[in-house]
Amino acid sequence: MLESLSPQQNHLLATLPDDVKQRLFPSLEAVTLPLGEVLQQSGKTTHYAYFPTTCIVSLVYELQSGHSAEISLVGNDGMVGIALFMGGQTAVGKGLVQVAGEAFRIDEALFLEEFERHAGLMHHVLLYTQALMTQMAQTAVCNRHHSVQQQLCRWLLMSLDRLSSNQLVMTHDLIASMLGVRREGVTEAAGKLHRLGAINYHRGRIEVIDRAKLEQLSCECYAVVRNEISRLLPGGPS
Amino acid sequence: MLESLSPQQNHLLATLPDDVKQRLFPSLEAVTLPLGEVLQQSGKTTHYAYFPTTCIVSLVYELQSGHSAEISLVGNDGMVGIALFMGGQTAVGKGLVQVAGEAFRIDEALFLEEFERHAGLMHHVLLYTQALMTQMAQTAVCNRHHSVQQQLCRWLLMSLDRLSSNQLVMTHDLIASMLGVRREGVTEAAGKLHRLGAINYHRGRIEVIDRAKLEQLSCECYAVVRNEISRLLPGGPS
DNA sequence: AGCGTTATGTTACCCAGCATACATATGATT
DNA sequence: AATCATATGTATGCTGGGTAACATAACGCT
Repeated sequence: MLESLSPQQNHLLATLPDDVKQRLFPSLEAVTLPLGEVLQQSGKTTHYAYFPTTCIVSLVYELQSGHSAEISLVGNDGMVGIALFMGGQTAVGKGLVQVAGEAFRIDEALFLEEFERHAGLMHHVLLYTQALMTQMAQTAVCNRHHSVQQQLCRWLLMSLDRLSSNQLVMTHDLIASMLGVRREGVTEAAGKLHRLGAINYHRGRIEVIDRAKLEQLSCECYAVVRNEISRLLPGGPS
Repeated sequence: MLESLSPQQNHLLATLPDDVKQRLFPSLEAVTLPLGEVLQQSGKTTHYAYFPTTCIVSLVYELQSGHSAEISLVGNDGMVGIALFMGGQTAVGKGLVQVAGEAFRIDEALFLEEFERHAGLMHHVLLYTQALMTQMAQTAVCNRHHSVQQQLCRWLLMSLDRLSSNQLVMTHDLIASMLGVRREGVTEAAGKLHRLGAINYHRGRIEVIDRAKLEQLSCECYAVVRNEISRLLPGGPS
C-alpha cells in the first residue's frame, strides 16, 4: 500500500511549478482518512488543506431540515480547503470522506505563506477553484433538470474517474444522501442499471461492468465537468 | 439619473482599499446596460469586468436541451467577470442583464495588472468569489429541495435587496427561466403570494407590499446567502 | 378604433419522486 | 447455530411540477 505513496499522485500537486514543489513538498504530511471523516465543516474554520491521492472527498451542503446535496467531488484531481486562501476563514460546504484512502495535508500557515509570496501556487489553485465552480454550477442545473437515474450515472462515472479500480465501496443510502434523494430512488435506479448490464452490486459494493453504457445513460453534466477539468488542469488523469 | 452616478454605488468598489481605488477608478467606464444584454457567454472569453450600480445581472447556466437555471445574482454588491482573474480565460455561466441600469466596467488588462501587482484587489475579489460560491452551493441545494413558491420568494427578496425600490420590472416568463421552472408554475405561485397579500403585480411589474411575509414564506436559502455576503463583505447595503 | 403582440389565467392529464411502511437477505458477532 | 444490525427490495398512495392546449386581457402601433 505504501510503496507508491507520493504527493505526485495528486494531480494538482504534480502539476505545480518546480520551485513551488520544492518549497511545499517537505511540509506535506501523509494522512490516512477513514470513511465518514469530516475534513471541514460548513461555516467553521479549517487549519489544513488536503490533497487526496487515493481517497475521495465529497463537498456536501446541508439544510436546516437535514436534507442535503453534494455540490462537488474531490479526488486526486484537486484539493479540499480552498477557503483557506479565499479569505473568508470558513468553508463552503462540509468535506466528507466518501471513499477511505490516503491524502496529503499541509498546515494552513505554511500554505498561505507560499500563496501570498509566490504567484505560482496562487495561479494554480485559482484555476482549480474555477474548475470547482464549474462543478457547482453544473450540479445546480443538474439538480433541477435531470432524473435520479441520470444523476446516478453521472455520480458513478465521476467517482470512477477518481479511483484506480472499477469497484466502489458504497451503499445506496450513502449515494442517496450525496444526490439529495431517497434511498429507495437510488435502489430503483441501480436496479435498472443492473438489468441493463451496466453495473453489478451487492451489499455495499458497486462494480461497473459497462462504462460506455453508463456514459450513454448519464446526463451531459458528467462530460461537461470532465472536459472543463481537463481543459483547466491539463496533465490530469484523463 | 446621472447626478449620483459614482463607482461608490457599487459596494465591492466602495470597500476597496484607498490606494487601489486611486489606481483603478480613473480606468472605470460608465455603461448603461439594457435588459437582455449578455455580458459574458458560458465558455467564451470576456474582456471586461463589470461592476453593477443600478442594474442587476443574472448568472445563468444553460443545458444543451435549452433548459437553464440561475446560479447567482449580481447587483451593486458584486461584479461580473471573475473568470478574468481565475485564469481559465472563459466564464462560468452566462451573464444576462436582468434589470436594466447602470454599471461601471474596466478593461481586462488594466484589471489584471492591478490584480497581479497589489494584493489589495486580489484579497477583495477573492472574498467576493467566496460569497459567489456560497450562492452557487445554496442554489444547488435549493433547486433540489425547495418548492417553486419558496424559491420565488427567495428570488424576489434577493432582487429587492439589489434595487432601491420595491418595484420590479419582470415578467413571470423571465422569472421562470431564472428559476428553471415553467412559466405557469410562476404564475400560480405569484397568484398565491398576491392572495396572501405579499405582492401585487401587473403585466411585467411586480410590487412587494409585505416584505416580512415574503421572508416568512421563503426558504432559508435567502437569509443564509444574505448573511454570508454581509459577513464576507461588510459595509454592504444590509 | 382596430389590430397584433405580449402577459397572464386556467384547465386536464401525466409522471417522477416523495413519504411511509414493511419484507427479505446478507454479514458480522456471539 | 442463533441473533442482530445493516443493506436492499417492494408496495401504496400522494403531490408538485411537468406537458400541452387554449382563453383572456392589456398595451403598442397604425
